Amino acid sequence: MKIGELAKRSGLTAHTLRYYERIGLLPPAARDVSGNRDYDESILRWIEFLGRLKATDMPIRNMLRYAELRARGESTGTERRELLAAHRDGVRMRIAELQIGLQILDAKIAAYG
Amino acid sequence: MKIGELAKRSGLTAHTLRYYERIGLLPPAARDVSGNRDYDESILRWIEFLGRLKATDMPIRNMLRYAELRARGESTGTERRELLAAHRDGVRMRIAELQIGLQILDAKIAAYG
DNA sequence: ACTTGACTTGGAGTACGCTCGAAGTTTTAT
DNA sequence: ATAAAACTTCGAGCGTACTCCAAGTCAAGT
Repeated sequence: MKIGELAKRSGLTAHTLRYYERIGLLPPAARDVSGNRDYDESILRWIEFLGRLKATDMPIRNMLRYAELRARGESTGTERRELLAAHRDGVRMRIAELQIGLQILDAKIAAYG
Repeated sequence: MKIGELAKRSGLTAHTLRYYERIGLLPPAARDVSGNRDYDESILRWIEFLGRLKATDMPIRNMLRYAELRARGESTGTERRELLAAHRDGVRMRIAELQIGLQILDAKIAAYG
């Protein structure tokens, strides 16, 4: 799969895919005979997971830490779990904060009505 | 109250308070005899509300729209309510998205354990 | 054969929301 | 009286996460 197709299937642009590779979020892509990036299906699962981390506001530098641990192999499991657990706790707090905001908005909107 | 005290009491820096005034989020401050900003207590409630909008990820340009409507007076009530209602809907969707992310994180973390 | 489109790299530019520095004046405390 | 702290404006700089352009190569379709 070339970068254009991966772009379509992943929902990212080719620009962004190259950017992610450049900064280390994606592993260096294999190349075909003419030097174009040639992706394996499996990259889609990784991109999807990155998308989840992003959707929950994990900053790129932390995704990068996770990506590096992942690249280092099995032995980094504990660290990875800890990283995700810390992130999860942050997400929980963020949800709580948004719920408070929601209540205040509801009250304010009601006051206008 | 001068800007330093307002900074302390609002949790924003003096720099940020001036920045907010510059872009129109805060009304032009009254000045004392020597030209320094002289704030009224009431500004704190407005800043707090702005903080809530910010905490729920409203972009500054929308806060600005709200601030402008507010400055135009009573007749803009309906528009303001609509703006807040649209924002509230966005917050609801964001919470839902984060909750999905949370489930996925929980599953992933469990898989590490 | 030729046009169109996809790909390559490197680097510059963008949007958001601050954040800070410079240079100068005024206020406050000792 | 003097030194330190707080205020002023204007404009530049920063961190994050892209986003895009230039200039060139390569591939596929008619």
